Amino acid sequence: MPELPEVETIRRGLSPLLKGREICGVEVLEPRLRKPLTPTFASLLQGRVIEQVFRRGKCLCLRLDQGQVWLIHLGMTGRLLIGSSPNGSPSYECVRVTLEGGLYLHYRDVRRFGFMVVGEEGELWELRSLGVEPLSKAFTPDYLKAYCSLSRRSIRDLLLDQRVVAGIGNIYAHEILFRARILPLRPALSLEDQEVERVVEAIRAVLQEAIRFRGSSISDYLDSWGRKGAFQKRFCVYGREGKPCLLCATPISRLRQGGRSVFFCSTCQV
DNA sequence: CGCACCCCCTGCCGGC
DNA sequence: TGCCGGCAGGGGGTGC
Repeated sequence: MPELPEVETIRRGLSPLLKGREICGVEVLEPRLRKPLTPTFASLLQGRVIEQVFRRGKCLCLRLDQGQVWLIHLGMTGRLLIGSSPNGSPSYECVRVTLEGGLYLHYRDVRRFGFMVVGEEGELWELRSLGVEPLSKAFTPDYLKAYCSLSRRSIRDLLLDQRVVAGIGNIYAHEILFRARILPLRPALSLEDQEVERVVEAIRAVLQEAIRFRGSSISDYLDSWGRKGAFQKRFCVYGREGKPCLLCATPISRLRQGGRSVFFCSTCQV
């Protein structure tokens, strides 16, 4: 579920609350996540102080004293909820963390596609394998052109590849390509320089706007206080099959590719 | 290398 | 009303 804007929204909410706080207790209620929690998981966090909350792609990262990072990936249905009482735990709770000052952090995940790992920042494969941050200066048209020029895959699949650009998922890939006026199934190789430049501009603009609207809530996503995002109200193509294009009124098309839906306007996107 | 397909897991929704 | 298939924002693996 959560893509970069949702994880960034969660990060911004949790950061002031978690920074400087000690982890007093960790209870594993359901270790069967996508990567099963190891028997030592709780002891690695116990007694640590959270020094910083940062994000890489869709990964939320808590930097701990003694140099390690607690990496949390929310998968499709993961939520990190803040509470002030050990009761009132959410359903499907997998991990409950007690923090200094009577604060609780609940990880709940219905489908259990999320995972958590603890390790040295420089050694975590989940971080090392990620491509550039799309909102950083390092993400330039030349960077994306280099990948496009040697890839026969569709531009949509390229944008979904976390090794190229970190943080884009199926919703934002579609909104980005609509803004850039490029058909999602165009081979990346076929994009002109000017089109790649439009894609880079659209990535920045769509992700920034989605962060401003606190992410997209379709069915599952909520922030750490249980609040919905609002960007779903601004979708131009995602989930809008048959509805009129907001620019030209052509019904939005939907195809399936590789088991996933592809949405686009056959008039506005070329 | 790219892709079609399968898996992980649960809930929900629409059709019959 | 009830069951069944399809579908869902995540990633990874296999075999062609």
